Amino acid sequence: MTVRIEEVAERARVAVSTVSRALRDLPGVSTGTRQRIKDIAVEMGYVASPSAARLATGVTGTVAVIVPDATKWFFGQVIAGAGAVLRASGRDVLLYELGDEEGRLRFFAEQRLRGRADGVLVLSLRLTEAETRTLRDLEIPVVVLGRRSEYFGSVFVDDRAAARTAVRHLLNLGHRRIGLLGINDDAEVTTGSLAPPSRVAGYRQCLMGAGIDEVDGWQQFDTNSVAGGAAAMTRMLSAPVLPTAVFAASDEMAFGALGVVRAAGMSVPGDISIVGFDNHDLSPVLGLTTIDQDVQGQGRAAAGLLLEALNSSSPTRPPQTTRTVDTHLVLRHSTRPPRGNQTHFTAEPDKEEN
Amino acid sequence: MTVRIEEVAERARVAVSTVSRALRDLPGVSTGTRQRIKDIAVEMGYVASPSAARLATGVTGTVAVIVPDATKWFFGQVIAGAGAVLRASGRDVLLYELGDEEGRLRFFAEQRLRGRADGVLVLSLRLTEAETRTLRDLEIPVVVLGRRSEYFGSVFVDDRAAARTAVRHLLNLGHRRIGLLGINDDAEVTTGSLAPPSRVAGYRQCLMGAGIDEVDGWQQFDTNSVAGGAAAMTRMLSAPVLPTAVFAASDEMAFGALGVVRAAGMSVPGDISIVGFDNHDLSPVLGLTTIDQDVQGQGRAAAGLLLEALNSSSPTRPPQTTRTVDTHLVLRHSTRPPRGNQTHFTAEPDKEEN
DNA sequence: CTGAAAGCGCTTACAG
DNA sequence: CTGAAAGCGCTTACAG
Repeated sequence: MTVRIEEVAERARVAVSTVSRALRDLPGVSTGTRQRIKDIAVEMGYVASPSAARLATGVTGTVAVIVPDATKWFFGQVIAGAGAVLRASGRDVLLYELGDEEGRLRFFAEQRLRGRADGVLVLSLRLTEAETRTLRDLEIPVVVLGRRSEYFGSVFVDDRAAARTAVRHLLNLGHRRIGLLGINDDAEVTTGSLAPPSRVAGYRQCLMGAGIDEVDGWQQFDTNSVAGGAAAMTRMLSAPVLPTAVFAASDEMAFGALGVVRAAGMSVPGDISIVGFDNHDLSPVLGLTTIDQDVQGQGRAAAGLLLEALNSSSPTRPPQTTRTVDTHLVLRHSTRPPRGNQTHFTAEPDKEEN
Repeated sequence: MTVRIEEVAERARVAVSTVSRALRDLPGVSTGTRQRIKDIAVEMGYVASPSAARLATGVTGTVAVIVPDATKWFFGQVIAGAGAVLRASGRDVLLYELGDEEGRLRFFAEQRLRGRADGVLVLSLRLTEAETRTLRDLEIPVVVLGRRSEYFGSVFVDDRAAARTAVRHLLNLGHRRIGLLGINDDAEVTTGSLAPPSRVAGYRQCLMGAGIDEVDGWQQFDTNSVAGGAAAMTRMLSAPVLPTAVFAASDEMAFGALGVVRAAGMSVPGDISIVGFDNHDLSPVLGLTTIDQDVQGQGRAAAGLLLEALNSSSPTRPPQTTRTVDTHLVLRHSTRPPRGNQTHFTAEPDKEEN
């Protein structure tokens, strides 16, 4: 069996309370005794029982990370970013992958977090009223990533502004027929992934600002995935008139769109320009022009916010702080002025060609 | 504060032991009493304290998953696959991301797992002697994914046979000048990612079987990443004679190679055929011919093995079972017979063209 | 600086 | 079927 604090105490000829204090570097132990106890502890291979310590103190040293689906690039990045910060603080991370709608319901119904974590990081979930209440009732700090929250701390990106930047880039290249590959809320709400309607709003706002009317067939929505992007782009290709450029609400959708356009015998950016959103690891390989949104940085920021709340003396009221992460356009080779239109160019129009 | 079992007992006018038994569906409680207690418990919102239960029983209901880096596609898949199975069994998953070499050392040094998990899943780590001992000393079931283990349960793929399949595909197309993009062990040992030398062995074995001599510049090793694949391919492109086909030990390396070949003005598969290994989510988009190795399935299998050990009555001796997952070649558009060589073809040589 | 003892909230023999 | 009590292994006032 494993060695208990009592055995260490016996061997060191002190009380267990002294061992406890010595090992945790609490004041009130003479330097000599402390060192002797430490030596004996490592010699005996003593490690305090987490369960017992938790029961006695009420703190778990654990942070729960709730994520819809660990296979998505976005969540992997966040988990890594947040995990690094959490680990550095000596905390454990408990990973809850919600999976499907049923898993999500069960998770919130059974109050799985109760007594298992000191804080919660919620990734890209659009929380229902009931879910929000469940989390609040935990009375531990909660930080939400991906959207502003009125109840919890939150870390997010200005999706609308970023989308405007992407679309304005297309406008500046001379495009007037610009399609949208949006994330389908209805489909995603099941897995709980957060669909940023703000990106759609940014797109619309930007077009409106340029005096361009929206065209129905040019706005296609689907799941946030390669397959979803491919499906949406396929539909768009059967519109009465084709757009000359497309803004995809995620890089994965953009990847799917790229594949479909090429499969249709057209070229990107020759026939259709595509700009994505994420700056996925593979975007450089595919030459995708996109919006970078430092996802790992978002994860780190969220974890930082949570640690602040955890370390602050305020017992249960977490500081509902908000933190914004910057975005920027990354130019690669999937965008170019539309055929026969160089209105906005004074120099070589084709310098972006690849 | 949160409600304790004692309060439920008072309210139900029974002893706490009865509440405990009733709520956990243990025998020895009359149906009426049990139901009454359950009703009262939900009404009061009672949830047993995990810390107290763990201390009393010694079981944590938690499985630790050790992973080098959560941002890698491979690990995301495994986490999801294993997580689904673990969750279905009602267990929590504690995620330990090792990060760099230092993190890895610290993790094993501080015995982080002691008392925190009932079982461990180790993903793609080449464990040192000392690490193996640390894990064994935990005296809980351990399952290793990615390589056969003599101490623990393990789930893996026949890398050598799979590599042979990939290379034979190239040979069958008529290629004789076949390069290798291998994973660099030295670089990866730091993050602990497992480099499968068996894939290299399969490549060599297959060439040898075909009576083809190895050419030095055609075997390039680098980190298992897009960047690594790009770097390795770049070096290969400066060999005295170019290969007509390349086997990449991972899809991510293949992606990097694809980018480099195209950036050099050559075409895939026109000038160089490429076959990868993984069947990454994005491989269909890039049209990469590759070896599928059902990574989620591997994760599920590993979790299954662990659960068997956890549920088996054998107290500490885990069944050191082994489970193999099948692989198969997935044909897409990155491979084709070499220019001017249709030796092995009787029908249309270019049917694979895209 | 050090120790004895209560307490954290469960579970599990043991009696009845 | 039900209850009283010991025990899980720590931490933390409280005395000294």
